[in-house]
Amino acid sequence: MARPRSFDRDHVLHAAERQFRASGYNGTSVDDISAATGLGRGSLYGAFDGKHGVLLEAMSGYFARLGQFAPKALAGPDESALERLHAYLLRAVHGVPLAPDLPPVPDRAGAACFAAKMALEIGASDPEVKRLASECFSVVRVAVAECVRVAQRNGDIDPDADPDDLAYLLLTIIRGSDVVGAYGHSPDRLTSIAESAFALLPRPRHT
Amino acid sequence: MARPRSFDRDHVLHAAERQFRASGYNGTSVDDISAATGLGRGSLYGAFDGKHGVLLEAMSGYFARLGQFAPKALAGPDESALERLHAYLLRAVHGVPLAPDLPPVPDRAGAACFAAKMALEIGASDPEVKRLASECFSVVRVAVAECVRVAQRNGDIDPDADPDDLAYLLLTIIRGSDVVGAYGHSPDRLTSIAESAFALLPRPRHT
DNA sequence: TAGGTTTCGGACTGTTCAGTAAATAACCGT
DNA sequence: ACGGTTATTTACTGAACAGTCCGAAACCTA
Repeated sequence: MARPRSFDRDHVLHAAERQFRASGYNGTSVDDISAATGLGRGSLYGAFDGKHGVLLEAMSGYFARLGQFAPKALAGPDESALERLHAYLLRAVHGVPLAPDLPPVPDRAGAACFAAKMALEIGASDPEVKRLASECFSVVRVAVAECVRVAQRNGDIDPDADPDDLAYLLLTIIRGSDVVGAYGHSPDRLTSIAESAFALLPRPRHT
Repeated sequence: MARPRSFDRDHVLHAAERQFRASGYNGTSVDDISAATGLGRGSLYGAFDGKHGVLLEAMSGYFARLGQFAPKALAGPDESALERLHAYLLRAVHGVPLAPDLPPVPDRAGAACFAAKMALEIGASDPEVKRLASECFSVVRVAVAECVRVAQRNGDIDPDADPDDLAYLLLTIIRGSDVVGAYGHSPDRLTSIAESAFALLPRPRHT
């Protein structure tokens, strides 16, 4: 019996995410969000409880997307586990996939992990952001570790290697490529980094 | 024949760097800098041309420190090149050394690469910051690559490996540890990541 | 079509911001 | 000790900020 909202919640959150990515948290004003989303200030406060609420919900949405994408991309038959790891690594160093209904960002910097970027900027003083970022990292790390275990089971990775250690290392490389790749290095260089990392994975010693 | 300044320029820049690290660029006001450094607003504008000038000079100072430290830590006799690489990697994942005359930051997050942090926050819209960050990365990368070459010459690293590729990969790991390590992971985990990376370095195949 | 409910959008408020300007203080050569 | 020069401090300005509020509009049920 009441007026329904006239905007799509996810669409608004995606637009806000784009804005936060482009200008950082403290660098975007509520007016910027308003302009990017098309919503008035009142609507923003009513639906998301202000700037900080928009950020938290945008990050939650990002986490949800990541939690869907990473395990799916890494799951599959044992035989192709190593190949999936290879493909995931190559894709990840070139940036996280953004929301499908918005135009993709042109440069690598804009495709950096949203959670990492927000955590680095305000995580020190914002426990909720910090926690959300940790969860984003965990979901990737766990999925990678599981894929490593499968590859080990299939004899493609040295069974003596600790899959969790490897997953931490790979996650670190992926996050590092957000920083290194964003400023001054070409996509080819990122590909090269990913290939180097993949080539160094410990293979089983064929006796 | 004029009044000399009553503050130490480097000391002020270090204090400002600490503040920028803690709150980000857009998150620190000129009053924050003023409080952190003890200087009044007028002095800040007279000596550094305002907030942005303070940032640029602080980053330049950081770059200078890094440009001194990294090559020195990685230079030495051929026999111990691999060991130096090992030590540098272990140290780097635990954070960059801060200025010696200021108390060290307690947590890993505060010890993240200053250039990387600023570049991620405002580099997209600030070419000077972007360039300074690139230079910070380059100076480390070049020093690491040189050390890899020396280790290859000494027969400790596979001579077929591309030293520049390896240096890019190691730099990416170091930068990634700024992000991964800062939020939710223990120093032991960082050590473990560094050890894993070091263990995976391509050794010469002993025929 | 009328009433009740919720959303929408812009105007408004008090605060904080970066940057400026002017008055004051410190120094040094003479 | 004095005058010229520079550093320092403080008060000020206009703009931008986050957040609130209220009139108007849109919708559903009846």
